Amino acid sequence: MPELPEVEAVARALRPMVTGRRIRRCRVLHAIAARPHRPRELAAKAGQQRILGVERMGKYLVLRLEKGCLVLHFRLDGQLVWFDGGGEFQRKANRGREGVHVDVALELGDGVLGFVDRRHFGRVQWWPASEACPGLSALGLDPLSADFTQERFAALLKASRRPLKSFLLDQKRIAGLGNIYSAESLWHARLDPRRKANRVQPAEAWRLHKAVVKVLRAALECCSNPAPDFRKADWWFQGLEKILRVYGREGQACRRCQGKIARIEQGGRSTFFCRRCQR
DNA sequence: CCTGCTACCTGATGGC
DNA sequence: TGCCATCAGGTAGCAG
Repeated sequence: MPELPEVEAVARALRPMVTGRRIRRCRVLHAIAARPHRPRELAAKAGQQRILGVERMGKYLVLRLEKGCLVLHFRLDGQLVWFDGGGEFQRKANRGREGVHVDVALELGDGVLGFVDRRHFGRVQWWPASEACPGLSALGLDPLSADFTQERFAALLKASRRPLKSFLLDQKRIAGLGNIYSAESLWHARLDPRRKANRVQPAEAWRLHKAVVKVLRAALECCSNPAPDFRKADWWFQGLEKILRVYGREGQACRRCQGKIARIEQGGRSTFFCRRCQR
């Protein structure tokens, strides 16, 4: 599910809903969501704590608490659902096929924030500080921050022999791109995803840098309008298809040159690109 | 250190 | 209709 733009839109929508509120109780309904931590530990550390702030780091969502922080990662399918009060939660949460599958519930007094992931890839963990979380401390540059300069991007490219697609997916270098927006960025930059990062010429590096920023900003704009509505159990981002130029378009005509969009496998995942204009 | 592969889970979809 | 294979917006862990 979510890459940087989706998580950023979630952070912005969630911030006014929970900042300053106290977690009355944290219930771990599916222990796997807390792994490798113990569910009781998560419940104990998160319970009775006030939420001081909400931020995004890479694809992670971080809730700053009075002591430590809650670190959420949605992986492929995770999401948040809001229940108005305990009654609605009782009626809807974990009621079999009809209900909403909730893994972790944060009870906030007049509402319950549910972390939802049927597939159980997503995680909710408590850490004494964000630097203590291995995934967070290893994150590279945030591509929407001022730190993401052409110079630093060029230096990262030069230091890697990996194919561009794998390079862009590596969260230790640039944090936040996933399978969709890496493919989209390469399309906009007219670069073949199989090219080695350190063989990219300066003008091409410049194009890719611009493309990454442009793609993420456009997606964030789309994800923010309309803003996520956690109150609907099946809310999801609308209209993303219309901003996608290449992802998921195998066999269709390239929107730039009419070439046929190809799908290949890289690192066990699908990459979509145009063999004709991406070189 | 760097890179590439697999496991981890569940559900939806499409072909036979 | 059922059954099987394939695919899904991610990352940790491990081997070479």
